[in-house]
Amino acid sequence: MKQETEEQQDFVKEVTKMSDDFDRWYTEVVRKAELADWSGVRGMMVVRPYGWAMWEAIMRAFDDMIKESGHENWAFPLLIPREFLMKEAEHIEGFAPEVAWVTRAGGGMEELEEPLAVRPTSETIIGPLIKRYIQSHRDLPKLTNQWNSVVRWEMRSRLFLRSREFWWQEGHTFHASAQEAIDEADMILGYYRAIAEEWLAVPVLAGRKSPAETFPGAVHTLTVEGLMRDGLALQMGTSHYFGQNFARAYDISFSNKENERELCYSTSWGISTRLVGAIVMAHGDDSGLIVPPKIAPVQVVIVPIFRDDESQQKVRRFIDSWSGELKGAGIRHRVDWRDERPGDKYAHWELKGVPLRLNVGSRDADAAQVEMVDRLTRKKVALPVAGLADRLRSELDDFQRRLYERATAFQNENTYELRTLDEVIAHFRQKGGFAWTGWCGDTDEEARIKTDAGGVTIRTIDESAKVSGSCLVCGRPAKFRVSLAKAY
RNA sequence: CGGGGAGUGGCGUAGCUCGGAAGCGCACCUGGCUGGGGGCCAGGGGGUCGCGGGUUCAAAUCCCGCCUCCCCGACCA
Repeated sequence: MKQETEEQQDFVKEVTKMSDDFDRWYTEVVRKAELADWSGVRGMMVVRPYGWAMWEAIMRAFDDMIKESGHENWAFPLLIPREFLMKEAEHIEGFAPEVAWVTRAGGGMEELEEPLAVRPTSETIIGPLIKRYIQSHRDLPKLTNQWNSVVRWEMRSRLFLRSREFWWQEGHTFHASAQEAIDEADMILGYYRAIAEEWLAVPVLAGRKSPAETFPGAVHTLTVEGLMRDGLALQMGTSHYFGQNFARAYDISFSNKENERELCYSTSWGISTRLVGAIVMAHGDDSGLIVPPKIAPVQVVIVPIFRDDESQQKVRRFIDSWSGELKGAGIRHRVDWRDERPGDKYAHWELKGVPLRLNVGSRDADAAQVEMVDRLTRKKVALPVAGLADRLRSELDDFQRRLYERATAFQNENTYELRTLDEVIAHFRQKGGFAWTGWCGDTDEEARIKTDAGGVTIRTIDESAKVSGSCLVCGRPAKFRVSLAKAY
């Protein structure tokens, strides 16, 4: 079988090249691969079935993880009374600019005596409600989660990455001790890392946020950050430890074993439909999407090739003879019987990032084989139909691994060690990626980085690292080893 | 929210300066030839020109207001 050359691989012609204009490429891929659209209501998106199916795969994976460790799903109200929202001072200060309010309701559009906030996140409604269910240390920990959407009145939107409504999970947990809550936040961060690396095939930096990037109301925020193919970092999940901040604001307390009243320690954590955008930006190429098999709505697409009714029947019978085996093996596959040319179908499914394609024609039926093409290399390989399901299973596992290795290589190639602010400025003027450096821990120095280096921020503090060297801004001994990047 | 640009069949656009019967490409429908990387021929359907108001005998075109989208900034999962 003929080997494809680099030039011949430029098959999908309807997408702007990534290298020409990444933002444009991203928007075109999201829309043409039928992931999502704008809705006509400013900043509000329509997630289409192909995009939602990816989110569903993420939901299933994460839901299994948290159920396994004893979390339960709840449904809390969409609207939050003003009075509740206002109780945690730092929290409301952080969120006030982006909260949407319901001030009128009913047939006569009567003004409400108490405006209701559309939840931007649910700490302030879950707090006052959950306290009813917490009396004693025996009621703890209370491990809640909800799958919902929230509204944040963003000024500038991008499909999946920043829209005024987005879908996510928000976990909220309440504990009898600080250590237990801290451990919870750590454990969830581990889950997020697993979702990113094992499911989305995106390697991440995991660490703590600097004070400037900490969630409003949190004691500390943990994050996983991935690198997109344009060199910008993307926050892919955050897990917050609140200490007793929210418990104090909402009087969420319990009687301990000594029958003393004590405030709970709490956490919250979330991942969102933004992760679908991460898949696009971390793996995509000039032909469109490349979807990791574990997330892919369609893992294997079968393109039948025929010229008349007779050959169509022949190919159909051939495919029918083994496609049931794929179903039995749990391989998500689809046969594309649309009345289109094979070339159209190839381009269509490449744009949609389906990992494996089987071209099946009359010749293949005669030889009891299929032609397999993978989305990463586009190499064509003939596979016998005997044992096909097992072979595809292992090909998909292999694809998942190769995709992760490719992303890891990209991250490694784009990770640097820098010592001074001048180096940082010079570096980010030319390139993107992650830059490791030392930081003294002062917020003034952190602000200097952002202003002087054009939006470069501290993405993570590596708490496990041995710290040496000096602060990139002031030159005093560094207290933290931090990663810097420009981020979405 | 500031600065810039744009809204014309599903998508991309011409026409607007200088008012006078809405055109093109793709997509779609029908038929035929085709079919292993986007093929060809013939015929056909579809548009309140973003919305509202104004000027005019006459508005896609000129004027006013609004809405939406795109690009650049400050804020963000």
